Amino acid sequence: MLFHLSTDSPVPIYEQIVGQITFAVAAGDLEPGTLIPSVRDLAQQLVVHPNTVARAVQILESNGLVTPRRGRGMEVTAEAPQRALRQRREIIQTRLRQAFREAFASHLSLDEIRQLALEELELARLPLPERDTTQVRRATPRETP
Amino acid sequence: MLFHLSTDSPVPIYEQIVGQITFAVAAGDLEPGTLIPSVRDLAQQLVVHPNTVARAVQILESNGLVTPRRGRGMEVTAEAPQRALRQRREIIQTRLRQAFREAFASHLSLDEIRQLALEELELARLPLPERDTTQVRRATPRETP
Amino acid sequence: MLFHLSTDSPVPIYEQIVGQITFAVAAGDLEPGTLIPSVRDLAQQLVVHPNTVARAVQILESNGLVTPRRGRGMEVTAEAPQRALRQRREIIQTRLRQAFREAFASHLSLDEIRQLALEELELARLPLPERDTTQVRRATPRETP
Amino acid sequence: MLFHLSTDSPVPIYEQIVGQITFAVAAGDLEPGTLIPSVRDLAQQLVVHPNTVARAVQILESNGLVTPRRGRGMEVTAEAPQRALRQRREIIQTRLRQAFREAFASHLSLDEIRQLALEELELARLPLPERDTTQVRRATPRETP
DNA sequence: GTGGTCTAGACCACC
DNA sequence: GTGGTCTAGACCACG
Repeated sequence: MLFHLSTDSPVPIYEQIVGQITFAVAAGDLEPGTLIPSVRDLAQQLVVHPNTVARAVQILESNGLVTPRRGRGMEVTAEAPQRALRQRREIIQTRLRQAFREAFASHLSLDEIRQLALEELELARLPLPERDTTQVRRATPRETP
Repeated sequence: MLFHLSTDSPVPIYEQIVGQITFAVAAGDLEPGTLIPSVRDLAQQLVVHPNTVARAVQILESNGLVTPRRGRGMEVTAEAPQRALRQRREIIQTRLRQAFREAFASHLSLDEIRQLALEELELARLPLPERDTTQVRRATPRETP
Repeated sequence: MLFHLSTDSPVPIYEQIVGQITFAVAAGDLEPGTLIPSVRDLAQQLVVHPNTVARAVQILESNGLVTPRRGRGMEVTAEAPQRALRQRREIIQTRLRQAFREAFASHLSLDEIRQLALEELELARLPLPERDTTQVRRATPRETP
Repeated sequence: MLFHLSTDSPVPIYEQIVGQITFAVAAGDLEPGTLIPSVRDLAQQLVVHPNTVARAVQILESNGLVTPRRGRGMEVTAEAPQRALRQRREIIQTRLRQAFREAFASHLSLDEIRQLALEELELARLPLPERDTTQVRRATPRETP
């Protein structure tokens, strides 16, 4: 499970953490019944304050993706995969919608926006820029890519 | 000059003002050599705080779209039209690229992302429809175990 | 002795253990002079951590329901039955009083609260039905403006 | 608008604040369109840290009771009264249900619990114990009780 | 002035 | 060890 945080992104760190874990659940990298890394561990590995991670974890709980197991940690719920898929889609839809709204606000035509989007889609696909990735302990073993 | 400002949009008001004026220049509605209204007048007309307008004008100046004329006000520069066209496009490209990067980070395939984008493009076209969205930080109800 | 422990109940496990044993004493299932199982045995039987059982036993001792007998274990005291009856009642009274205080703080009328209480009493009787509840800290979706 | 916090209650301060404001909206003391007190003001008046109040306000926002008005504060939404009524009811139901569940867990009979509840309801009604109330600025004037 | 984010560190309950 | 709450104070964006 790779976590990738960007400190100079407009989206706050705790939301990035929520997104990363939601995506990991949606992708099947975090299965129901497994424990997500502890707040303190994640904080150390992501080099952020534990409070920031705790905030993300609480949102995940209220999103129904994890549930507290007292004394053990936060466990991925049985309904998590299905919910994560829906939430992942909603997160992306929201981001795309905001971008398109801004495009329309600048009075670009529908065709121009569509063309721009398809161009950017190609560009965003290929070049993975330098990213500070952090390895995190996984529930089930898996080869590093 | 027509302005469409929304106080409850995620994009800040001063950015909306910058965008609207940039668009007007790009569309040829504001030609080089003309004076834009004074900060006070614009603020009164748009019913926003003068500070907000001042901030927008300052950004327009640093973008090279307007330049101060002593005693007369802010004048649209000669290079404004070409710059406005480029800037408008760049802003939108950046936004779209960020959204697509996040989509790829979620391990969706290129095809899925493209489909989502085209769907959202259609939806974003409609003027602020009432839609039931979920954001990252927003919670969904959960059953008691 | 039958135990009904729930790891995902809001009431902590050690309190559940205290409650169950207190009930058993109140009901006459555990008579004065009998020995309760050792911490190790109870922990094994209940599949909980020995520390948790130890904590429960310590509370039972401070409640005067059991007393240590050197080399034999914890013995149910002579006064246990009467105390258990009183304690059980007091605990419940306290909980109910707190809940009612909060209800009054919300400016509901006495009649409304009574009706709510009687409804909930019926519902609480059923064994953990699946209900769609909203808690204070839980969010409800909101439309985009 | 009277706020009443208890620092030695099992329910956390931020939840108490959420409850108090939700109740105020439900009771009509906070009408749609008015601004709730600012985070800093409320914190000062309740003698808690601004972060604690901010947490409560964010929950109120995600509950759809208030919405941010940039630069002005948090405004009570148009749908707030109806939502507050429902949420108030749910908060109280949750608390009562937990209390009753505990009563059943102690194997009291339905009749015994009902009788206990009705007794406690009477007791909780009358004696308002010493409470540290804090006056908070209101939107519309109102005589002190 | 407003709210939002983050770091820092303390203290607690539970297991 | 785990998560949860709270205080403290810094910094930022916005109006």
